Amino acid sequence: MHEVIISEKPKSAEKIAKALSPNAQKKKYNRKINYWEFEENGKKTTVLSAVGHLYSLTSASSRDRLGFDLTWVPAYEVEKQKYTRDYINAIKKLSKGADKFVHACDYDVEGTLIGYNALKYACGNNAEAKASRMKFSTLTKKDIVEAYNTMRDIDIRQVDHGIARHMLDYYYGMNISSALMKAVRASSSRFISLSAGRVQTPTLSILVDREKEIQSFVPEPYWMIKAKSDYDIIADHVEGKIFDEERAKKIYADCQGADADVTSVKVTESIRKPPIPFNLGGLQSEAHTVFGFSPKRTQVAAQNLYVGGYTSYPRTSSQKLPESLDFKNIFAGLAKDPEFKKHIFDLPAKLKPNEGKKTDAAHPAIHPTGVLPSNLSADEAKIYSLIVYRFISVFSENSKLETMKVNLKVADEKFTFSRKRVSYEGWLKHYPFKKQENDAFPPINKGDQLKIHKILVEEKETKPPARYNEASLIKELEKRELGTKATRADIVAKLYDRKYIEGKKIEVKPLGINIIDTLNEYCKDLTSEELTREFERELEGIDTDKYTKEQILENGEKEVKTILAEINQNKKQIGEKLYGAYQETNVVGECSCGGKLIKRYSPRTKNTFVGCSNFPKCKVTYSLPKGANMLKKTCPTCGLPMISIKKASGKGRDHVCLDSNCGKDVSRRQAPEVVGKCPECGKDLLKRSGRYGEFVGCSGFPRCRFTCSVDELNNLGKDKNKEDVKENKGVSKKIVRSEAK
DNA sequence: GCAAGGTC
Repeated sequence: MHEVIISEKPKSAEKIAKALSPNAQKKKYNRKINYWEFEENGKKTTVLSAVGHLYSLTSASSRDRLGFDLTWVPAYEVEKQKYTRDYINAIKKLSKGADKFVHACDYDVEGTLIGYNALKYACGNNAEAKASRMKFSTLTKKDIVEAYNTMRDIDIRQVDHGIARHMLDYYYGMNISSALMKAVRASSSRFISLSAGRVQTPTLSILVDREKEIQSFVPEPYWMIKAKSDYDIIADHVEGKIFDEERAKKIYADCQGADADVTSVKVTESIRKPPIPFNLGGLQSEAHTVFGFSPKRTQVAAQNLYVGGYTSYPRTSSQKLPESLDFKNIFAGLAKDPEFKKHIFDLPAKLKPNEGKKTDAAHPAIHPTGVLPSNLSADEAKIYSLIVYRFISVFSENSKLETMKVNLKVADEKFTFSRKRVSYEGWLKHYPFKKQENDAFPPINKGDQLKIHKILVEEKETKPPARYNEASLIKELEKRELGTKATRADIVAKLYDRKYIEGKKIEVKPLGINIIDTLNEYCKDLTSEELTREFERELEGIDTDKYTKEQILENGEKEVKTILAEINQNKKQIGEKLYGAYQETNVVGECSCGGKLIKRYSPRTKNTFVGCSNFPKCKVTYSLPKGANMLKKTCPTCGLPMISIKKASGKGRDHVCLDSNCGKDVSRRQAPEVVGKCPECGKDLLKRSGRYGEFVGCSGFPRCRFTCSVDELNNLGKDKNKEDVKENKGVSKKIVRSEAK
């Protein structure tokens, strides 16, 4: 008897095996892939694992221009990451000849499909039809054993739900993205990478809405009145923003020369509970605040820490730390580090974490394992310390904050100010990432008189709503239930990649606005959250037998085809607008011919350069050295935009004119001086002027890449010096390339 | 090349 259990990821395979038998042995397939095996009462059990989805959808035939005829293929055939190949091979090989199959992936829609596909395509022989299903909500021994003893059939409706979700996303995403790109090609015969999808498009739409709010915002002037006194006191007038200028003037005039009466002094103490444990969103948000990390960057570091065994599974939404984690043991491990020990020493005897509300069926909140890491990258080290100190502080005492609130009266006008200071550190002592309030409390009492040194009137303007940053956007997506905890960071990164958005404080670029405008016109559902909601409703209908998978897919295909037909009918217009917006995104300045200077990429030379929108009429081009950034300021000599480039010394950056010949005698540029013959190809050698000074290059460039310095010219042909010249080539080549245009 | 969803 041979039983094969398939889990969703390697870590769960280990937990399942260990829960089911104390004799479970860790083994390796092909020296790479871990699996577990044990034998009891003549039955051999092999616990294998997938690594998430092992199979991906792809369009069945390349002739099927529209992607509706989809099949499952091994993920490594269509995705960049290839590690799924080894896992598929391991499952294929090790499940051969098994009598019994157990589906032990996470009990949710995606998990059910992951296991189903692994059984169907890697195990074969209808394993998916014969398999039993374990149902557990945590990977504790108790849950696993119970799930194993009460196995059931695979719920085929759940499988269909998953398949339909994947297919609908493909129908809408792939086909509409492709239609947009085809529209650009039809109108401009250019290729630009465009995309739309059930999650990314509503996400972009949220940003566009905010962008439009900001752009249409009309600032309103208001005045703030403040009174300056001793002890660095700056008290605000109680009316706050004063929109009536006359009123502001009157207060100002009335307060002139008057002193302040202290009408009340109140000191209160408030309790600040410790922070709550991190789930993925919480960690991403804190790492953004503390280190300025993008959510994606945090996720990569957290994943590495998890794979290394130093912290727990990162893709969790839980803010809870169940007691079964054995806190004492974790702290004992952490205490081996002397820095951590100082903080652990101080913990209360009874360990009770302050928890948040959110839960997760499969995983607890992110926490250290107690295994101390070594050789962490800088990012990993930062994220690790964040996780450890947060973990410690979650168990610590409350901290206390004292607030002093003082009311003043200056010639019948009321002013107020407050000061805050931490009166008891508590958990703050263990969490170095939070700034502690430390204001000095001025020694004043009710009834005192304070000298007013000056009344300040500040004229200000109301501000538009704040821009999202990556962390606040991810929070918004969480709130609206768009995407999943595992994919949100990727979705946002994608919007940057497509050049729809830019900046840490996210600005939507013209291309992003145009994509949303276009989609609003042709498939409004895609830009709103409505599509996600509609999918949810329909797919849940599969679970309850209200709909079949086929009905839903037929419906989806019809809808997408209608949208595609409309886009196709208007593709010239759509393409023109999109391409126009795309170009606008890359406008860096104005050309002397009146055209626009546009940053472009040449696939032939693999260089980025700046060219004129009136090309081919205007042939002006400027090369951009590798790593150059366009700056907002313009050159004081010629008015072209300036760029920032690496200093010739390699350290720091220089700000220079886009035109490397700016301010120089340009005649030589038009007719370079012939200074000899190329020792490598025999063509003329030309004296050229580059960003770092004069040099000699071959007229056969780019086929011949010979270069040397002007000084080296005299030694050419003399064999003994040849090596010197060669050694310098690497350096000079770079310069030549930047001059190639 | 285009999605979104798992995961190392």
